[in-house]
Order: sequence, then structure tokens, then C-alpha cells
Amino acid sequence: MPEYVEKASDMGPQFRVPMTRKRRAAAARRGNQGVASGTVRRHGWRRTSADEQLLEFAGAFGAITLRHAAEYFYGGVWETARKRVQFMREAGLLERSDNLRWAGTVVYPTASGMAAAAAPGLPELRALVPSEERMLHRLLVAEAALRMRARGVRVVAERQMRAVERANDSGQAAETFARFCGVAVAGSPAAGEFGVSVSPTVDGNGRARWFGVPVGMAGELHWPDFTAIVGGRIVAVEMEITHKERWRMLQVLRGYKLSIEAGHVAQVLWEVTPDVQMQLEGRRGADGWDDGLLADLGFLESGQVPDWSVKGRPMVVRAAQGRDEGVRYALSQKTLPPSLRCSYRLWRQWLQVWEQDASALEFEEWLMRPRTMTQLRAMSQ
DNA sequence: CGTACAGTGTCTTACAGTAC
DNA sequence: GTACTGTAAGACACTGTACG
Repeated sequence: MPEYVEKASDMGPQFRVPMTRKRRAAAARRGNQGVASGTVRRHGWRRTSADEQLLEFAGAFGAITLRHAAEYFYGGVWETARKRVQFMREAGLLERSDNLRWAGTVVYPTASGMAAAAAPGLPELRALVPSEERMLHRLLVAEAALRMRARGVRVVAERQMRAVERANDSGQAAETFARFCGVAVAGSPAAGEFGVSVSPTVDGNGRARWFGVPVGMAGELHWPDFTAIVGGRIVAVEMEITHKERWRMLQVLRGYKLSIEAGHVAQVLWEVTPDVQMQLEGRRGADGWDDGLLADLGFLESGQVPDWSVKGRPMVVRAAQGRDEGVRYALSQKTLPPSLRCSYRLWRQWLQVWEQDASALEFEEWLMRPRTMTQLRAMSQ
């Protein structure tokens, strides 16, 4: 005797579909939503450690794309990523949005999902629906963090830093979290292992800051987009894709300079668009090299073309790049001159032509070369 | 009461196929 | 092209039973 399930339909009043194993499992997931979903049998799914890691990361960084999920959490297997995300959605742990075509599917945890990923030692975060305007920046940050994480580097999201620094103490909560993340706090195991010692920056009120970077006269805090803990030391990562006013940028750079001198931040890694790169590094002028802000502050030699092959500089600048195709597209649209901006679809066709061309140039440089557009127009006719 | 083991059902995964 | 569904194979967890 087969089981049936009643299903509403716009084709008629109701019709009955056989209760297959799939449908039973989906019904179980929907009937067992919440923090504990997937922890025991009969919930219609069992959560895996990859699922929990995804929830934790997406919660800390705000959102990731389904492509990121596949690449960094499910061994590059698209089908598995899609299925796991669907399970977590039915279980009420994850939400998805496909409002931004270029981003594909973007996923972020619900309040239950955040709670499910909570682990001892990690700061508690509230669920947040990511805003669409800031999505490119958010996904670029997440992607850079995922790449580092894949190399075994511990990363701390801005939200996590803010959460621990919000504590109403003189910095103990942040210090505890820094130790937990492997920062070489004096006397910690990491300090012994790596033979280094990291101390906090002291802000205007005499309070130790382990993650926030004090800037300006009033002593506000600047937050890196994320922090990587490399060999016990703190590397601040800044994903700058919008040109900041000079005074604002200087303020941030001066803040970092003090933190670096305090033995707090070991290095600042700037991943930037060409306009920001010029602001930081300077540019070729009529008679030699015109200094940028980094030379003004003594992070680069004055009047010289920056040489990034020198290792161990406290400030490093490199071009922001997306690996995810959609992220790459959105970034491309930001850096290309208006006349070369186009739809996602057309952009992908151009990218294919570039790949076949096996040009030594980067895609954007290739596109800006005068004869490329003529060539592309000729092909589309 | 504890252990070993077979039987059974549950869950994951990859592949093939379908809908829009 | 993207998202979803169905299926088969295998891994795994749970249950019941036999046995000491």
C-alpha cells in the first residue's frame, strides 16, 4: 500500500503524488527546522563538518556564492554543494538569494544557521541579510579569505573583530580570542612555537586593541576587511575597490603605521583596483616617478618605481582579483572604462575569445587595447 | 550485562535526465 | 545555462538476536 502526500496545485484543487523517499526526507527536514536540525537521524539529513564550516564562514563573512561553496567546502563538486545548500535551506539554516545575476546564487545563514555554527571560542554574531550594493566588496573579501583559509591560514572576519572588541573590558576578551586564533600573544603557545611576540596597539583611552586599528585624533577604530594569522603574526587585509579621499586614506595609513611600530600588525596587504593602486604607489610622471601615499609615509622609497619582489615589506599592494567568474565580471565592470562595460553574457563571450587568443596580456589590458574592440565587433557580425 | 554480527533503513554522492 | 529531480551504489548507524 503506497503512501501519498496531498499537494496543492494551480492545475486543479489538489492532486496526490506518491510519497517517495526523497519527499519523505524533504518533509522531515521541513518539519525539523532549527538549530538542532541534522544532528540526529530522522531529520531527513545529517549535517557534515563541511556544512558546519560553510555556515560558520558565511556567517562571519556575511555571504558566499554557491560557486564558492562548491570550490572551498565541497571539494569542487557543484552537485554536492547545490544539494547540501538545499538541505540546509529546507532545514531553516540557510537562505539564498539570486537577485544579482552576475553573482549567481548567494547564500547566507539564518539565525538558526548562525546558532548551529556557533562554537566555543568564537564570538557570537547575529544573522544579517547582506545588502546588494555592497555585495561585490563582500564577495571579494570572502573569496580572498577563502583562498588564504585553503592554504591553512586562520582568518578573522571584520564582524568577528568588532564583536570581540565591543566587550566592556580593557581588551581581555579580544586578547583571549587572539590567543584562540593563534596570535603569538606573549606567553602563548604560538609565541613559543614561532619565536615572535605580538603586542596590541594602545588606543587614546589606554585600552589595548588586538584587532581594531586606532586612527585619528578622537581615537576611532578602523577595521581591516579581515585579518589573517600567519606564523603567529597579524596580517591585515584591505580590499579597496573604491577610491577614498586622500585625507581619509592617510588617516588609515597613519593608523596602520602606529600599529606596525607597536609590534601589533605585522603586515597590511592591500588588494586594490587600479585607481587605488595609483593613489598608494604613485605614478609615472613627466620627470620620473611621482610618489604615492606609501612613499609619503616611508613605506616605499621616494621617487622610485615600487619593487614588490622585495619580501617582508610591512605594506604590500597588489591588484584585486576575483577567481569566481561572476565576481570577476563585477570587478571588471568597475575597473573598465564605461565604453567597455557590457552585460555578463557578452563579457563571458569576450573572455572566451581572450582565452583562445592566448594573449600575454591580462584580460582587461587586452580589452582596452585599441584593436581588440574592432576584432570583437567583426566577430559578432 | 556486554559484545559480535547480520539485517535493515538512512544518508551521501555522482551521474543522468528534465524544466524553464 | 541554471536549477532541480530521479536513481543507483556505497557508507554508515541503528536494531535485534545470539552468545558468553
